[in-house]
Amino acid sequence: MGEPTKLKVIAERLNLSESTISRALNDYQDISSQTKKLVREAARELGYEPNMHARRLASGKSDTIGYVMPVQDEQLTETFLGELIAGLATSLAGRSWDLTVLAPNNVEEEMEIFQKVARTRHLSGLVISRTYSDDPRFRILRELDIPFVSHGRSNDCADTAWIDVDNEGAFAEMTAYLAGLGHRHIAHIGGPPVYNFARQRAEGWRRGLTEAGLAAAPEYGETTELSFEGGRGAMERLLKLDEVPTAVCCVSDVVAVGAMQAIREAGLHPGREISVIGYDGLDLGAWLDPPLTTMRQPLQSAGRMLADMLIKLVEGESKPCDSQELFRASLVRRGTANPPVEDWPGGRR
Amino acid sequence: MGEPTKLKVIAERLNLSESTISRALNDYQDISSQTKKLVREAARELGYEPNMHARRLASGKSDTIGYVMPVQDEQLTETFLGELIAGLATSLAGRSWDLTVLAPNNVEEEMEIFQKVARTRHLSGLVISRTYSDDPRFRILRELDIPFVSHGRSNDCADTAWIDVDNEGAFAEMTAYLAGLGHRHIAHIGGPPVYNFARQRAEGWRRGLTEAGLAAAPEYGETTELSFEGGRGAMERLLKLDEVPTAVCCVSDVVAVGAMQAIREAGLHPGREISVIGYDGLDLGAWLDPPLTTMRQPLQSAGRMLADMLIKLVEGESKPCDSQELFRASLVRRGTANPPVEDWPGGRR
DNA sequence: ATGATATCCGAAAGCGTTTTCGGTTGACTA
DNA sequence: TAGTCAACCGAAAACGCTTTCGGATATCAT
Repeated sequence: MGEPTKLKVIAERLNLSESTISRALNDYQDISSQTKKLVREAARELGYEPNMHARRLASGKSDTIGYVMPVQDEQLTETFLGELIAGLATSLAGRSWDLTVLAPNNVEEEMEIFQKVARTRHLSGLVISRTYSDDPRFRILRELDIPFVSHGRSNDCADTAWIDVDNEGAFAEMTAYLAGLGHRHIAHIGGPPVYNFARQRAEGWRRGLTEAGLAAAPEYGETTELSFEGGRGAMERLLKLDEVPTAVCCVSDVVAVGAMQAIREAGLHPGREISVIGYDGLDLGAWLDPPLTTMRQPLQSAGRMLADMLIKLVEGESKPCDSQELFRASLVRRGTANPPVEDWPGGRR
Repeated sequence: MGEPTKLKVIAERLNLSESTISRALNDYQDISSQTKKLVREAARELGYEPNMHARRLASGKSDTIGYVMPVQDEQLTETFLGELIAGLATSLAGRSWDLTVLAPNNVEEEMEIFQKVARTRHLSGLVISRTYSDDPRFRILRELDIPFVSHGRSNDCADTAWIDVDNEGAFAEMTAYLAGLGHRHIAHIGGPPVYNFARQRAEGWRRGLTEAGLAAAPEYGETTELSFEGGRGAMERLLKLDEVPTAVCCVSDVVAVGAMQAIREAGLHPGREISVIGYDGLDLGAWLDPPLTTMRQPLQSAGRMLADMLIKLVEGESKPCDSQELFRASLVRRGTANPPVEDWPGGRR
């Protein structure tokens, strides 16, 4: 192996100057195509790899973006994290950019990271996820003039770059689907409204009800944390209502699985007396008995798209407000959404 | 914001030289504690942050490690990825090291990465995971003299650094537990033996049988891919045997869930006629009905430990062969492992 | 032949640190 | 009082690349 070859040795071998080599490899206009070819060949033969640190110091660019993991929300076991990170990394690698992962344990650490990035510019841009309805990060990153893309919107994202799913549309569709099956008592188990997606999904449910000509009874709008236990607890409350709903839209698959459990514990059957629809399209839903009907959002490509957007932003090829992409989720029909059954013991009148 | 403050401005403000500032901040011995204090204060006031690229160029160190994601194995949805990466990142951040994520899509890309790291040394070390029984990466990384730690062992890891779970011990324990419950026909649904952990777990099952005085019937040793469908298919085969097993040790929770499904589809009940034990300790196992008995390995700390080990290796504070850590998995008793029932329709004689 | 214009390349000044080496100071010993 | 030795700091050379600027050569029209 020995020492890594640097520009100098290529220059000496070809009797050219270092600067010529550098510009040849970087495809400058003022180098003849002939010498470019020569240089490139020599570089390949000698196994030349530029020294990243020297290059970044000299150019002032870092060609690196940071992904801020949602550590604080204790959702590290989410299956989408792996896919997202892999998507980011591969897309970046294609342009020989790097991905570094940041894992702030609390808001203070996150702010320190932002400050540091603003000062040193050792990261050209950031990707953030798990956005809140009122998310101060949008303002701060804008003020610090740090290029960023968010995975999810917020109230304050009109002028920033983001990709997101049409949560409201998805839940409106989900609700319409249930109404189309004949349900007239459709509840919703939502997530903490600090999360923007949770608010949007609740809103979609309301819109779906309205469009179906149904009233949105406030006691049908449950809110809970994003967990199995949360879903179970919320469903238990719904089961105590005078008029038990015949269908439930859940903010996530995990919450839906909890709801299914509560339904079973009440001696009922998910998908028979009470229909359940989840959201996320997790594989695990298909493994249940009955398998969970849900809505799937495109995740595999999200990482790539976030990376592409951010690079364009950093390079100045596009403006934040032009980098906004809304995906649609699609219904995955499995076994837990069926027409309502007429009469069931302990059920409605 | 303006320009980031560099050593020069601190030097001018304190009437000291840049080199003194640098050494003061890096806690060199030949700087008086008095000036050190002065310098540190000034640095704080001016909001000084060292320029990473300059520092790395000058020092020749990169203070960055790379995590090679197991993209090729198409297990990106594994829930452990998020935890592992977060663990790595936080542990590194504590020492102001960086984590960059590599996502090679095939073996060639992985080799290119290794070559590049060997040449440029822009990463001080690597963490690899999903190790194979015969894993060429161990040899190559050793030859290229790249410090690395693996998450999981291989045949060729005697002189390298790794952390792993005692897979064999876990499955021996699991089998002993089932034998202790009275089971005498204990099968195993294993993973592809290219994975070292799969081989170890199968071996543990065999050892457990032997230690319990039971014979390891070859037709009880199923092998399949690490998926729900794989588990279901393997269990279907086991159900066709003349002597259907009364208990099954599964290589993973996901496979176990598949097996449970097959059992149900045969009109039987997991945990009654046929006991099932999984491995991984995934939350989803607890959400099933009945909840899946399983074994849990410590994952939250794995990331931290991998990072700590690798840093010590890079800094030369320890040797690879002294950096080997074996964890124990612990049984999580839930609902699918019970004493065998005496007679069941269509079951054993 | 003269100048004007392109085309291609070299010289050199950075980029912001680290780190070696030597020099200055003062205290302490003989 | 001279010599010795710490203790502390500055000068300067790296680290390997980028990028500006100007200079050389060749080409062309005048």
